[in-house]
Amino acid sequence: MAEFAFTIDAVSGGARTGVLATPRGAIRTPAFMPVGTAGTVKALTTEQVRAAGADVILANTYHLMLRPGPDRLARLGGLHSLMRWYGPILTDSGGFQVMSLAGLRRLTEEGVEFRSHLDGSRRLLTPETSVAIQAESIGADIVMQLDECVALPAARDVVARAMELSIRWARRCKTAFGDRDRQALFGIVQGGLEPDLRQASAQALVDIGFDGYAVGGLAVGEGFAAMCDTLDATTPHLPTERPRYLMGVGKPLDILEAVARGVDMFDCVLPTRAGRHGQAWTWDGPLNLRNARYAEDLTPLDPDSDCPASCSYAKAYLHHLFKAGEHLGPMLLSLHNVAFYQAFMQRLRAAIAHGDFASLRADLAARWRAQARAASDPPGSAAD
RNA sequence: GGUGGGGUGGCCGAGCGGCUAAAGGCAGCAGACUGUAAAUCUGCCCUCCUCAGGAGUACGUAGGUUCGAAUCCUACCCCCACCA
Repeated sequence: MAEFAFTIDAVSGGARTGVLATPRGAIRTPAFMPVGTAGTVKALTTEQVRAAGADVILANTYHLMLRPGPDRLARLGGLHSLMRWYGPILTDSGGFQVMSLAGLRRLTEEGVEFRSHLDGSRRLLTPETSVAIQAESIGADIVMQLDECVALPAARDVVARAMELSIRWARRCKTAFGDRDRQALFGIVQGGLEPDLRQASAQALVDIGFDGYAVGGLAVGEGFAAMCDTLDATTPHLPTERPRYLMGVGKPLDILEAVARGVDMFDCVLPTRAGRHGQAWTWDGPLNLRNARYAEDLTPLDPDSDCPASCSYAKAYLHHLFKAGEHLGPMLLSLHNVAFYQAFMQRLRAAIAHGDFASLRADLAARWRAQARAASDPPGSAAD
């Protein structure tokens, strides 16, 4: 645990910037973790992920448990050397799949029984097995507790039951994890949009004691304003001196507002998934490179970036690649998006460090909110 | 020249008297994607209008049969295959 010292270098309002030290390297916070569910940040080489500026990536217990399987993964020496990523890896516990694979699982006090989405076979994931797979087979640096993630909107009693189960599982994860110097264990706050449940969840986890605290169960259908409100009701109950991780978030605007509320770590499939689907995130908001308007646009996505996908390839070329169904399109846009997210986080860190966070926040929020509003207006209402 | 097959919306291609503005695919135009069952999914896609509705044109061309035709008949124009 001493290896996971969290140093806060500067604070600006609720936002803070610092470093989470790990045995495999420093994580500069606020941090964005590209998602590498199945042991790959989709469409990117490990070298590209590193070059894009990522300090840490996320991998997934459920998917790696199915393939290549925990025993084989252990024999192969764990995920780091296998995928040649020697920085820290955080693994999700399978809790998200409780929600996303709701039709394929049965929940009991003991754990979650999944019917594999690959072959239908039954797989039991308990707090104990989840921790073992994460810590031993995958060799994750940051292990997440098993939790129950609930889709919103949901009735209060549903959310409350999931939160209470998650706390009991948190205790079992903590016990199973034991004492480890070179790996950390994070608890996950649940409680839907109910401030009192969020507070109770946070308090219970703090009483158990974790190396970091995640906020789960957000960005699951509640909307931007409700997410912000829930963060307002949650982060104040988490220890200042431990890293705070908002799971699964999000769009740059979501991250911006969460950072303002004291969140230190993020992960999201959006940069890679959207990239594969033709959407580029930029300082001006999202662009759909499949749109005809880019067919003859010879400008790059971001001339000021040092990422080749961002600064040297013309939008017209990216447009063509997507139209032609060429693999390079998703590859380049995934790279651009991951690099953009990292550049965005770097800018947040610098602004917090220099005391400019408030003005950066106002600037970006105004820009992206206006952009989001324009996008939601009926076509033709905004003159180009 | 003969025989047979065929000409359907940008393209391919179903349909073979009414339920057809015409299946499906492709192309095209947009949208969505938040701890990845997603290189995926969803709309729109003849024209016009007071667009969850209405009107007008449409299935090679010109006629005809019929209450009603992309679907049946006649002629013509093209295309393909085989035979001369």
